[in-house]
Amino acid sequence: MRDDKPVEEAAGSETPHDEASPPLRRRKAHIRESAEAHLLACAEAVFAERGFEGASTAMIAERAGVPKANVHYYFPTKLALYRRVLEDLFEDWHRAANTFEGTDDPVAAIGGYVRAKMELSRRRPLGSKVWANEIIHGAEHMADILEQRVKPWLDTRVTVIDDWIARGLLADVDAKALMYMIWATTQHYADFDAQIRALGGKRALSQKAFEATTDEVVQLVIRACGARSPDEDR
Amino acid sequence: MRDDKPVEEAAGSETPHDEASPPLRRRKAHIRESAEAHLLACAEAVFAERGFEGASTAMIAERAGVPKANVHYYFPTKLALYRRVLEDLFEDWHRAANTFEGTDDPVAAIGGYVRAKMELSRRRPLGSKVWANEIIHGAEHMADILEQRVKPWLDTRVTVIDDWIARGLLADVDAKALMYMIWATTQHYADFDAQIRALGGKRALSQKAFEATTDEVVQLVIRACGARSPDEDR
DNA sequence: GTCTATACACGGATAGAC
DNA sequence: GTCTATCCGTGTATAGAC
Repeated sequence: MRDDKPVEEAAGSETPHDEASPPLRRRKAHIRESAEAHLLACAEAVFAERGFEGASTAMIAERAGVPKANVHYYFPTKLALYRRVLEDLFEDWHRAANTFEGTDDPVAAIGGYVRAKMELSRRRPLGSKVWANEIIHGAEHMADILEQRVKPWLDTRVTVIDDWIARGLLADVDAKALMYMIWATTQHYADFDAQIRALGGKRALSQKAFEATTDEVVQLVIRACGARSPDEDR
Repeated sequence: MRDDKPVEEAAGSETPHDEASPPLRRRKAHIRESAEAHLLACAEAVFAERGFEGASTAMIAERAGVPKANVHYYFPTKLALYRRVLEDLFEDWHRAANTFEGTDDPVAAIGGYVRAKMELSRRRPLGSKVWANEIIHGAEHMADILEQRVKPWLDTRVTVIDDWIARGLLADVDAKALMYMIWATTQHYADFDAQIRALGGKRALSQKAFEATTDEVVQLVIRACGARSPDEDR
């Protein structure tokens, strides 16, 4: 019933019994881990479709194929479950954010970041919706994540961008306005996919079409900030 | 208590009475009109803060300063009220959309449209949130608006943009990708204001700062599509 | 047109058997 | 760890007095 990670049992018994029993501690820990992961995935989908208030624990339980009480066994409250989904999402966001580091070429860095964000929108659109929904409604359940994790990261990116501008590698843009444009545009393809489908004549979901769109977005952003590679002549 | 439109009474009596009574029909019609407008404004705020499912008729009634039952007197169901809010929002969106027409200069047309959308984000951020929330959750309550009103408008804009590209006034961009970038970026300042405030150090709400941001966004978009005025030399 | 009181369903959370 | 049954608050919507 659970299509999660394969079981990693038979890892050697830790609690020596006379019975040839499997390692109980580990087995129990794995059950919890696997059940939590499964519930988190189902919760993400329901929160994306209906929002925090609109989602009910009954819906999440039904999608997970377990009774309602099991949800409360693994996560004490609906809010705790929601919070875990948000933390999970931040980790994924943070991995994509790291593609921004590691190069001093603004075209490569910004273009790569846009691609990573587009890929995230394609791979995990439900998560993007949960995130967007939370911010639209005030972000009270992720204020600490924004303040302690996202803000420091953004501040370093602003420094890097301002440096590129000072060295003539970028047009004189407002760094934050640029970052917001990248976020808004890339996440639009996940969050507003219902509108895109309604306006685009049903397509925009095929892999090929999405890759073409990604290229378009990269070009738009690169042109928007007037990026030029460091080794290019002026 | 109601801070809506001023009463337009004393418009001449229609039902001749011996009493010097005011025109009853008109007076009643005005009461309804005014009460509906007031409820719509309060509903927009609550829907923006909590989403459709999260909003309760009790909250809307409380904000409007009326008993819960009055809400159901003017709007039969919560969904009917929500639907009216969405229709109202579309009308406002449509007015801003019209700034795109009327000129053949892509810099003026696109720049003006971006300004109009930014102004809409500043003037009615709650409405933008309701709209975004609805689309994120599947847009089932506004599928007809998207299909019959937004899509035809977008299609004509795509034609105009493609024509500009053919005449060398714009870089070879995907017209829809450009429009989505404009929508996403401008609406970001309304929908994600909680995040912007969390990341920007409290500001970004003053009138001056918003105008500066608007100029930045206009410049970013104009550069993104490589717009050139028709009378400019190459 | 406005209000109080209420019907009735659903939601989150818990108790306690297995 | 899993399940059934249930408590209790809240939500939408309505009845009916004023």
